[in-house]
Amino acid sequence: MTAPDSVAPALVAELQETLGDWFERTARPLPWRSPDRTPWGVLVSEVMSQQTPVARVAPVWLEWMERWPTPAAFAAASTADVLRAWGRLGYPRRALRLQECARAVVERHDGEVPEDEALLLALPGVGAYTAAAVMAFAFGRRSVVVDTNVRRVLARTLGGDALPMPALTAAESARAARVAPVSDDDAALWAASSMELGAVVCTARTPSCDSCPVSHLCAWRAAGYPPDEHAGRRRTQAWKGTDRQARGTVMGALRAAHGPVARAVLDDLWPDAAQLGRCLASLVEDGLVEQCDADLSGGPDGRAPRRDAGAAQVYRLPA
DNA sequence: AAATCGTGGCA
DNA sequence: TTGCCAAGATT
Repeated sequence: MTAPDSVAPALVAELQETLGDWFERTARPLPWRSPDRTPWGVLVSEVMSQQTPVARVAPVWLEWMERWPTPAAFAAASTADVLRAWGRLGYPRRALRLQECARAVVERHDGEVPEDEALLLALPGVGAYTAAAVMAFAFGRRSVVVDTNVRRVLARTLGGDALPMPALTAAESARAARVAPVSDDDAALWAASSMELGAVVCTARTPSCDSCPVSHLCAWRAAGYPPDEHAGRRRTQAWKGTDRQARGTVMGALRAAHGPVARAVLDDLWPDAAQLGRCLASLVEDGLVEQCDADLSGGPDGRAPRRDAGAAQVYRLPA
């Protein structure tokens, strides 16, 4: 158990006030920040933004909320429609979980997003970050929001480090909890403003320290911008030839097809047949893909579609 | 608890 | 050009 770092309360208070003022002056007009936002809209925006840049999320979110304004409306959508609307946001399992989440909200909470962090956490696809974010941004309630932006801002301003560790540590969580304001309003504003700073100014690659409202308070700057201590320990995401790329290729083809796609077509898109087969199986297992029979009618007598070894394998987005 | 899961923009 | 990284969750 490591000793908690000591940060002067006056410094923290000045950080909070300066960033809060800065946020209220300069916050980006993201659509889910509009005054007529709903808790469900906020939740949707948070799930879409998990590991996806908000600039890419915004247009999808607008179309999404117009089409499915409430949990009940979204709960009734077909999986294929959901996955096509999700488009190229990435990690399509999030779209599936979001629909499970909507159905859980309908069943457990009468169609209303609960104003309770533990109940939010219990929803599919909602983890510690998203539950805290919904509490703060949808309800204006106190929570400890720790995303990649907040982690970086705290690591620099308070820790004097270039970047946080690859994975969230207990010490970081403790620090974040310690600096979160007590009142609902102040905590919600702190969450929004510390995230915004990390997203817009205190960025990972080339931070804009010249235009940073709290550069005069920043420990990393005061220390002369020491380089990342654990540089090189960050594993780079492999991509080419991976299952992820194969799965993405399949999903892209099925989204574009608006109908069943034969295995032979997919074989043309991916050179390794064995890998493709494994990925198709995993996609079916995940509920992202459905295997159907080449003869969609199932025959004039309504008999069950055949799926014997010799039949052509055909895939589509789940109905 | 380390691995897995998409996609695209940018330096 | 290519590695880095983006409002994480799940198992």
